[in-house]
Amino acid sequence: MRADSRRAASTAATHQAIVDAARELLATRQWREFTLDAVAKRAGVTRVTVYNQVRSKQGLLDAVLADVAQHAGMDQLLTDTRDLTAADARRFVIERTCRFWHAQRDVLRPLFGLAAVDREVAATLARRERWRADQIHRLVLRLSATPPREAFDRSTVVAGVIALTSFPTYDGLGPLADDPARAAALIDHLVVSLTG
Amino acid sequence: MRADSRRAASTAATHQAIVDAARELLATRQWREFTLDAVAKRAGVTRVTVYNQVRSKQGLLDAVLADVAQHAGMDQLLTDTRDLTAADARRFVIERTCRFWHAQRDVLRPLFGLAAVDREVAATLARRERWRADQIHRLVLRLSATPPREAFDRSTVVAGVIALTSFPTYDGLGPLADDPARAAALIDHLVVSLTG
DNA sequence: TCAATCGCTTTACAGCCTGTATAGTCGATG
DNA sequence: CATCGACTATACAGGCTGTAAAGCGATTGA
Repeated sequence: MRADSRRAASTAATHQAIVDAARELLATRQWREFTLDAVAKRAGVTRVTVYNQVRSKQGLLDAVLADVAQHAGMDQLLTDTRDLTAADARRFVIERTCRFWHAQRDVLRPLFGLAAVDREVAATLARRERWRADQIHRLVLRLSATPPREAFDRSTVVAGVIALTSFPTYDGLGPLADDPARAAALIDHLVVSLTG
Repeated sequence: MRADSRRAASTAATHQAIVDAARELLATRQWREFTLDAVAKRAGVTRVTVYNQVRSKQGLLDAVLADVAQHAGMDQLLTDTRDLTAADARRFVIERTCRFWHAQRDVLRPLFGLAAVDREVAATLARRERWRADQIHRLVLRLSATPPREAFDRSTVVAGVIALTSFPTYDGLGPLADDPARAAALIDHLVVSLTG
C-alpha cells in the first residue's frame, strides 16, 4: 500500500481541514463555542469523523499544536546560528521567536491559557517548549563565555531569559506585541541586561 | 434591619465557605473537575445554594477573584509609597507584587489561564489589573524624571515594565518563582535596565 | 472487472454538567 | 407567634462529549 495513495491523500486533506477549522475557531471564538460540532461543521464534516481523525477534543488540541509547531519548525530550521557571533545569534533567536509568537498569537493564546487549567494540554505544550528551553540554555552559555559580573548565577539568568522570551511575556506586552520588531528590540535589551 | 444580624452573618459564612471551596478546587484540581457540584459538596452545601449565592459558574469565578483582590488590597494599602524615594518605591512595589503573585499563585494561574479563553473572565481580570497598570505608569513617571538616554520611548518602557511585573511573566520564571525575593531581585534588575 | 477495504455519514444513545423551577424545612426576626 | 429568608431536596430541559452500529460509495488490489 503506497502511503501517498489517493485515499491517503484524501484523508490527509480532511484531517488538515479539521485542524484548520479548529485553528480558526480557537483563534476567533470563545472556548465555550469551541465545540466539536462547530469544528466539524466548519470543516464540512461530521462530528463522528472528527472523532475518527482525532481521538477526542484533547486529541484535536494536540493536532492543532502539532500543526503550529510544524510551522515553527519550518521557520526555525531555515537558518543555523552556529556561524554567527554570540550576539548575532542572540538577536537572531529573539527576533525569530518574537516573529513566531506574533504570527501564531491568536492560536497560542488560548492554547497557553488552557495549559494553565488542563494537565494534558500543559504536558503537550511543555514537550514542545522543551527544545526552546534548551535553545535558550545553549544561547546563554555562549553569551556568558565572558564571566558575568552580575549578581545572578547562571541558572537564574537562564530562567530569566526563558521567561523573557516566552509567549506569555510577549503577549503581555500589549500594544507593543503588534510590532514584533519593536518587541524584539525591547526583549533583546532586557536579555542583554542579564547576560552582559 | 441590622446588616450584621445573625442571619446576615450566617449567609456571609456560607458565601465564604463557597468561595473558599472554589479557591481550593481551582488551585488543586483540573478545570474539568471544577464542577459546581464539587464546589457545593466541598462547601457542605447544595448545588442550588451555590446558584443562589452566585448567579452562575462565571459569578463564582468573579467571587473568587474579588476574594483574591481583597487580600491584595489588604497588603497593598498597608503602606504608602509617596514618602519613599523613586528607587525605593520601585523596589517596594516590585517586591510586594512578587510576594502577592507568589502567595496567590495557585489560584491566579487558572484564572489568568481562563482569561485567555473566556471574555468575561478576561474582563473581570482586566478591571482588577487596570489599577496595577496605573500604579506602574506612575512609578515609571517617577523613575524617569531624569530624561532617559535609552532608545525606548516612555510608552514602550511602561508596556515593558507592566509585562515584566505581570503574573504570567512571574509564573514563567519556573523554579525561581518559588522564591519571591530572588524573583523580585531579578525583575527589579530588569526594570532598572529599562528605566535607568 | 470485481470484490474487499476504508473513510465518511447517519442515527441513536449514555453520561455529565449547567441552569432553572418548585415545594418544603427550619431557624432567626420583630 | 407569625413572618421572612436561607437552605434542602427533587426534578427537569438543554447542551456537549464520547461511543456504538449500520450503511454507502469510491479507491484499491487481484
